[in-house]
Amino acid sequence: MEVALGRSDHESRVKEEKTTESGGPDHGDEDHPKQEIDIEVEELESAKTEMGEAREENQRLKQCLDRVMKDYRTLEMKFKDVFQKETKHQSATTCSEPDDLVSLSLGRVICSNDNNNNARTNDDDHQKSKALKALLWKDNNGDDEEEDLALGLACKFETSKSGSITNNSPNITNPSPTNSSDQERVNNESKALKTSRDSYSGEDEVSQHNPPKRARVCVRARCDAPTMNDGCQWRKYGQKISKGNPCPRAYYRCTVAPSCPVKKQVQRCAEDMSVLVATYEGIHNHPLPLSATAMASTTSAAASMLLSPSSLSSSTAAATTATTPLYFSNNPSSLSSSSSLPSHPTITLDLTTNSAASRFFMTSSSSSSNYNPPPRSSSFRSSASLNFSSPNNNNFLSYNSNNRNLFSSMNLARSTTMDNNIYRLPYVQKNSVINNPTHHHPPPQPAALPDSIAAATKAIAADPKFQSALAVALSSFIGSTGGSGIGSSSQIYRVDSI
DNA sequence: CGAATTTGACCCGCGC
DNA sequence: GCGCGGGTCAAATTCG
Repeated sequence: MEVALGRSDHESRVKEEKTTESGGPDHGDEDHPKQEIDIEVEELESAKTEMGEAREENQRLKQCLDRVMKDYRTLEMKFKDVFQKETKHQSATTCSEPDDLVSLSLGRVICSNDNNNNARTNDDDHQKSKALKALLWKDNNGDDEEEDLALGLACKFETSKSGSITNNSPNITNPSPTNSSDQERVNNESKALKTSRDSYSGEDEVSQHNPPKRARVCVRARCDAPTMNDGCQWRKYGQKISKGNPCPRAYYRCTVAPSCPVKKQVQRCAEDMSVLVATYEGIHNHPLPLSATAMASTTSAAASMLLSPSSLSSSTAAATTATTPLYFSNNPSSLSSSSSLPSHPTITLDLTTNSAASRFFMTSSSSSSNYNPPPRSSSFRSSASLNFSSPNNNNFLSYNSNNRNLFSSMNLARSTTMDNNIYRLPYVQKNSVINNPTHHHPPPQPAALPDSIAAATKAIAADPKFQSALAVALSSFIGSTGGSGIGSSSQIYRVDSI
């Protein structure tokens, strides 16, 4: 909206210029050199051209805005609809899930009625409303029985083709303008900067009910540079020597927008100085450069997921569909050293192993113990190599994978080993290629890979939503360095419409 | 000269 | 209540 208005202002300015310029020669200045008149005519022409371009752009922006508004309305209606359904089911069913059934879905929740029933616990209404909000991550084209592709892109303004606006700004996250928490947030906007920094507005509602929990995403990567370039702008605001690690921990704050609540901590691993551990906290409340969307997606998805208990507990649905090699750990020994604060649920993305699929670990509580990743499983597919220390020293991830392997790593990574407290999230392909909702037993080996890849190829060809999601995912990988980019988006882009 | 970084002081939560 | 440790602030310093 502002952009469009800005354009209008610009247009009127151009018009003013035009009138003054066209009036120039008419003032009867007969000594005016002919050349100057020619120059003015040229300027007039260029102004006209500029005005035309501005008009076109304005039109385009208006269309874009219309589309966004349309999507918003659709989502809003869907939200209400699902909320009503959910309320009905709540009163009608008393279904419980095992306490030890743990699963999660990055940026996605299945809204199948059956799944909702299965996922339902004794959550209170608040938790349910949060679960329903999580539904908004879904592609709005899907129906309730379907598993949908959801892009956990933070501030995904550039890629609206799928119609899924997943900007993490509070207005989008809490789509109902009549939401009471929104009102509260507006009332609280006059609070001190410190308050606004410490509690991201998008988390306000959550924090009111569950104050101490702030989601974190921990990225471990080999990196020679003092910090890893994730595409965002950061300002260092502190440095500390933390206990148990001789390397200082640096504290950064996102400076892309003045009120952005996102922070990151960067510290070298005590055991291996070549490993850099970056811990992200919060959700960006502003548009991001494309090169930053991958990491931002991680933090956003993690925050959405971890701050919403229902998106964990209710995700029996996710348990039957999760495709990302994602782990949940409640084993204290597997906690990241970076998750130093208690009550900081943390997802750890381990990118330190070359030629291995990205590994994800999630911790629900924390202590000061050192990071201790689960045992390496030789059954991880070696499909994508993600390495922060690129040979060109450009601080970007180098990404080595062809598409075929990328698909595999996104969807077909497998594991046969499991810790006592590491729960493998079953990855299940649509149409029941693989379906193993049991969490305490190793999932069966997936179908023969060539078949799976063929199925993936078919699905990609058939599903435009998937194509657009994949396009964004790939561009995030590739980033702005022309071939090297940030490679952490595989946990966000969900490929399970296959 | 303004912006970014450094660094010591301070605050706060937690465990004993 | 006290000490410890993590996190943040803000004045001083450095950098571009």
